[in-house]
Amino acid sequence: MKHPTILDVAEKAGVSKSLVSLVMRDSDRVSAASRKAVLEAAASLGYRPNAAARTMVRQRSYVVGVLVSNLHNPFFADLIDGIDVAAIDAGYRSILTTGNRELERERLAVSTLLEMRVDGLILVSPALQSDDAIEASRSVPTVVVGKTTRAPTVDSVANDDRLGAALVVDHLVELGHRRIAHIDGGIGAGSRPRRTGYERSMRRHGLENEIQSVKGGFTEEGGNAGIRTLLARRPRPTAIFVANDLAAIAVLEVLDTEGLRVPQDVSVVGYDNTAMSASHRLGLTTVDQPRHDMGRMAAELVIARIDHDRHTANHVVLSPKLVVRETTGPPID
Amino acid sequence: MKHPTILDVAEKAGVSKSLVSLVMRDSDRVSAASRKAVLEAAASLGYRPNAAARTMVRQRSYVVGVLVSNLHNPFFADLIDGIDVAAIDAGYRSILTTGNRELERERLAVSTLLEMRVDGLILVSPALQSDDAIEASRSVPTVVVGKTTRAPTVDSVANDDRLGAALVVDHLVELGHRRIAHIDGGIGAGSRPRRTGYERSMRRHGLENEIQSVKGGFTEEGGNAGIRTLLARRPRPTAIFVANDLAAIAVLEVLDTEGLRVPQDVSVVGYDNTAMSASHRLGLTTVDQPRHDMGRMAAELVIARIDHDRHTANHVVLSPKLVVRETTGPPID
DNA sequence: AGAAATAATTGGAACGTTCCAACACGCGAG
DNA sequence: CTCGCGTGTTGGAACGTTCCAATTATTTCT
Repeated sequence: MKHPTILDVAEKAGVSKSLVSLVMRDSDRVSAASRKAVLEAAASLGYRPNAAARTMVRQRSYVVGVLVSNLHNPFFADLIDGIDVAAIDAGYRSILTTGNRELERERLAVSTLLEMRVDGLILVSPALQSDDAIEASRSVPTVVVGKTTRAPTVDSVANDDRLGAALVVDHLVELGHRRIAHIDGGIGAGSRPRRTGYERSMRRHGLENEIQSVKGGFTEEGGNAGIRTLLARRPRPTAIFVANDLAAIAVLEVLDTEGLRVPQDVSVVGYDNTAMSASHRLGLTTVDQPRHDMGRMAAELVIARIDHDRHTANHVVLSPKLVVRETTGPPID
Repeated sequence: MKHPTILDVAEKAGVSKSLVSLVMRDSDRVSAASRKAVLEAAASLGYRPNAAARTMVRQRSYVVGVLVSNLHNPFFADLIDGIDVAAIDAGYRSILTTGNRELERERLAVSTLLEMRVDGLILVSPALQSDDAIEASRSVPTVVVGKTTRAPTVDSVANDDRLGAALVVDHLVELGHRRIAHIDGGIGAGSRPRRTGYERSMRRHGLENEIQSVKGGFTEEGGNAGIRTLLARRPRPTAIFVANDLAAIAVLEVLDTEGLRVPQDVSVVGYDNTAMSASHRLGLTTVDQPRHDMGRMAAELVIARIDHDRHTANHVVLSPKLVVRETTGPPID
């Protein structure tokens, strides 16, 4: 249970600690014989380098820390995978912490990462305010994913929510809809631009009088609340653009219980293209974000900042794509 | 960008490094005046303790490391939350790594944690063989979640899959089914006991001749493959017990496309009670595992082993509960 | 063969903390 | 006035690595 050290290995192999260190980092200036001896000794003792000690002397951990706001949203899995892959490619490792959407726990999670001296920090759709991100960025390169920020010390990666919203409105208008409502994402990351994108696009189509944004949220409850509000109104909208898939699915359920057919009576669109939305039973029309790429970009940005310390902020905006499925169709008036 | 150390704080506050250390760990034997001076100095410098250095000298990191096999399955979110909460309660922190179901990456992820000198290791439904778990448990207390293991050095937390399967069969038999088939989980954690639980239970009901287990998997593809096999057979089963919800949902879709009504033509049952299965549109009958508790238990086990090193293995088995929804009903023969 | 160059190996210092034994100070008791 | 005691405070050693300059062993060249 007690971890062997480099000195134990050195003794067993009959060489100096320095040589063991050299072998561990596989330097090319050790003789084949010594290398073999060291490797054997290490294996027989079950030696594992101590990252804490290494971090101390190198003043670098070669770890990027990732804070994930919400593991429940399947949206993040691919994103994290993208981060992980890019990190490994660049010779880094990634570790995650989560705050389960609670502010204090998120703060604690960031502290944990910072105290461990991660070389870079990636905040994935944090509930944390951007002040906290800026604060963190003073001690380590930081990038925020899913939220744009104007801070000059923090990079960001996000999809173009305004464009995504426009794609949705264009699609619905093309089908012949005019009374297109929006259930927003509340305070969550990306909610604002999706709403303004919707409103702007409606105006562009000359539908400023049909604009109807109601309060929702990025959760099932949010979708629920939003659709209840809308169903109470007359005339009813013929199409609804919901802030994300999770909420959109809740909307579909309510419509179902209320006996409204989709898309004949109402068309519904989500956002995120989660695996669920692709399900044949749901067939939700939605907007796809390049999740994996977003993760990869985030890791690359943070690592670039670590490796050659850049001092201007980088804000990457990726383009979303509309995915048309069965929940949208022409209105029947 | 350069991290201030305890010495910087000491100098600024006009005291010794030892005193700063005392304040940081808030000892009660420092005068109010010194405490204030130190705290102010620390705040103004933006000092953060260096966990690597602390870990070195204390020979303890107060961190438990968690390997998550698959972030895509929403099942794990609550589990991880349970771990995190319990860890914090006990004065520890938790960090995650993931291997995205790939063996080599899982191994790397475990190495990362071990090198960081986590005090305990939790493997959540790992793809890794139990050899790897045993290997890890030689250097640090280890618990496996979602899989039972017979290794004496590794603790485990799992639900009683056999019982869960029995509940399903009992329910279906009570509804009047006899031709009950099973699509298994392939090589995944928990697959075996669910299958044997099903078979045993069928025998208990005198239905040994109706036993039909086909190969599947814990994924959508698995469910797909399984149901295709079953649909080709005659007479068709009137009820199908699928290894988990993810696969069960895929099964529902295929049945839908094939024009078979659920539950009139076929009843379907899943396992896990993921949020998706509760959805009104799906209404999947399934088996609930106490996810949050399982996470909490796992953390408590590992921390108990750290704090007073126990040397007998602990295997916790929690009871699952049947959740009846709309995908099961009496057979119509 | 001897010098020079190259290859392989080495010990000590440093990284930022905690722990421990020792010290300084003031105060009440003898 | 000295002793002992409790309360705050202190410096040095230690943790397990990497880095560097120094040392030794080996090869190459003339």
